[in-house]
Amino acid sequence: MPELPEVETTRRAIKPLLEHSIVQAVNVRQRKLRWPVTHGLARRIRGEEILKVARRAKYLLLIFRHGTLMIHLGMSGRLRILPVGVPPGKHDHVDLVLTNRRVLRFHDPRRFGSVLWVRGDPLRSPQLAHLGPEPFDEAFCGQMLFAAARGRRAAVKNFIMDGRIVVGVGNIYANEALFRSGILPGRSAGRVALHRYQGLVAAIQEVLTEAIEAGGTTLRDYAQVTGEPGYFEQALQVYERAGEPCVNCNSVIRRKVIGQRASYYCANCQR
DNA sequence: CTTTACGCCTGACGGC
DNA sequence: TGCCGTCAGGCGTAAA
Repeated sequence: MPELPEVETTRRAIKPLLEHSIVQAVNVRQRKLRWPVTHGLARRIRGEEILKVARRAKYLLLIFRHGTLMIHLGMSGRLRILPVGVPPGKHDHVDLVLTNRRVLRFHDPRRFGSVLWVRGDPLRSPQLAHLGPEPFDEAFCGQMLFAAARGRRAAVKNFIMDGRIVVGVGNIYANEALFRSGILPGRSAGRVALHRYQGLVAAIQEVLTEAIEAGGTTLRDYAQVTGEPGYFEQALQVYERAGEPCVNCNSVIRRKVIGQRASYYCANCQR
């Protein structure tokens, strides 16, 4: 499941092969993604150089002179770099053929992802304009989270997964960071003390850093650009570990649905 | 304004 | 063996 570490791992892998290469052709086999693949995409980017491969939140940004291709991996998206001529398989929806004889192939069984062309500044697109800070931005700190949480009754777990508060924290890493910082996921955001938000920020940054270093977490669909899985799954302390013992205190890890999402926690270590 | 529910989509899995 | 219901979940939208 691609969250920020998986998207960042993908960005780092494709960057050296994509930056400064020229798009030779675009093949769209399935237009129906999260948003329809831009009609006339080939016309817009054929012959154009990919100037930069960036990331904002969970969107990969292939920046061209006149606009940006915003790729989102959704729930089951994968990107691979292949030599020209490898026949497409099931769910291989979009290819960008590059003049360096490489193909960037977008594969996404569940089609929650997107390949979206935006003209001009992507940060002003509806997808990115209203997002909160990156988790590694200095603007993201305990003070800021605490201030944003004033008057909020929603669960702290939903609060940190809200992209307007901070981006890139999906279900897996929200559970892990709350465990590491000893906060119950169902606690109201407005009822978490400042010093505990400072600990939570540190825990989010730690868990994301470690996951990026491990190449992400492979649970169901995700794989790195090389096809290799991510190795962070072994480091998960609570996610999908209901019924197993807590790594700290041996209490049984519990599972509870909070805000329609599975949440995992230790009722002894987290308060 | 905040909060909640829902839909998009396929594959895996359990029950019968 | 096969069919069917349920679940997984990012995230935008609509409704409360």
